[in-house]
Amino acid sequence: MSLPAVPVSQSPENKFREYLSSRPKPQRFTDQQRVLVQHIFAQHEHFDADQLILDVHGAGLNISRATIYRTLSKLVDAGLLRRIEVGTRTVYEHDYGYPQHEHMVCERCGKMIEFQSESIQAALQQVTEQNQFLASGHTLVVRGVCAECNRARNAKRRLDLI
Amino acid sequence: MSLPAVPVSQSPENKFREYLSSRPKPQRFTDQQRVLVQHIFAQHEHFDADQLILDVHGAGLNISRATIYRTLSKLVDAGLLRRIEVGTRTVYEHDYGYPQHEHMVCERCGKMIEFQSESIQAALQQVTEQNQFLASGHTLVVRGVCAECNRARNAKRRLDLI
DNA sequence: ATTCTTGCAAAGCCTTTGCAACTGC
DNA sequence: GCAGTTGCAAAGGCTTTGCAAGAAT
Repeated sequence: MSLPAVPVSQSPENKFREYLSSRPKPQRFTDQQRVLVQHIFAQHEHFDADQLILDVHGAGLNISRATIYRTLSKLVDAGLLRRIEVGTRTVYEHDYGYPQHEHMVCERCGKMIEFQSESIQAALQQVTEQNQFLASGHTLVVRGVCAECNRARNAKRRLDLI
Repeated sequence: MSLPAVPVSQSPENKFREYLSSRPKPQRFTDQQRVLVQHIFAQHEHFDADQLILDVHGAGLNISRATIYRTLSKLVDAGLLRRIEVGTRTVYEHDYGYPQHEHMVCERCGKMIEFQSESIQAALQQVTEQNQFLASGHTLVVRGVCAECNRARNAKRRLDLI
């Protein structure tokens, strides 16, 4: 990820633990969940369920698809992950210890570029207020082609002309 | 829909016809497609594939799911419809003759409120330029609770206290 | 002990597709 | 008549779920 992290007082694992135990019906913290939290917060940028499954299986661990889906949902509820829809793909990103931001997605290479914009925040603030709309969050995804892919395309075009 | 329409010189049907016949491999304009275009541009706000199917079947017409999905894709390619992902739902909205805008979605009643914002446009313009990102479009969905649902909630809360 | 979680396989949901019959051009 | 379209039913992705066995508190 590319934005500066926000300082947080607890490890993701502890934050998750706390969330689980503070539920009306306390939930349990299992080995599988620990492994998943470690994998997710050690390495990943944006990832989807399948990538996480591959990653975990690649590391020799065996955690079932079902458990991964179930744990991802809990992590979202716990505020540790954010789920975003990018085109038709569902990807996850760190929420805990990471500031609110927007996305640009390259349609060629799939890269996601994050950015923050005060004026967008302000504009949203103003519009929701005006409409007495109680906002709980938003998703902004800009589609297009990133600088590198653009250069590559232009280079290729030049070659094609020879 | 709530924003003023933009004046257009052709009917959606004609614009679609034109699109179809101008393809490298010219495509055909069929009865089913005509019916769908009429239904879509006569009445709908935001709708998903299933709602359109129900609507069309409700009107006594019989058009298969497959054809509806295929036609929706063509309409998107033709620039008549825009496809947007709202949470996990895929909905369509008029693109032709309708200005660029953003969305607020009420998580209680499902209502979509549209709005335009110059400062958001400007901010996006600036950020993409800065990153040499060639933007082709964007999706901005604000989640939350609309004014009415909020009022309803507050009213209920007051009642609960009695 | 009790209650929640896991893994499996099955089911769900939405969307796409292969194919034979059909139809616009 | 040729090439593209339709409808059907089947297949595809991805995600969720019922259930019996296993684990956390």
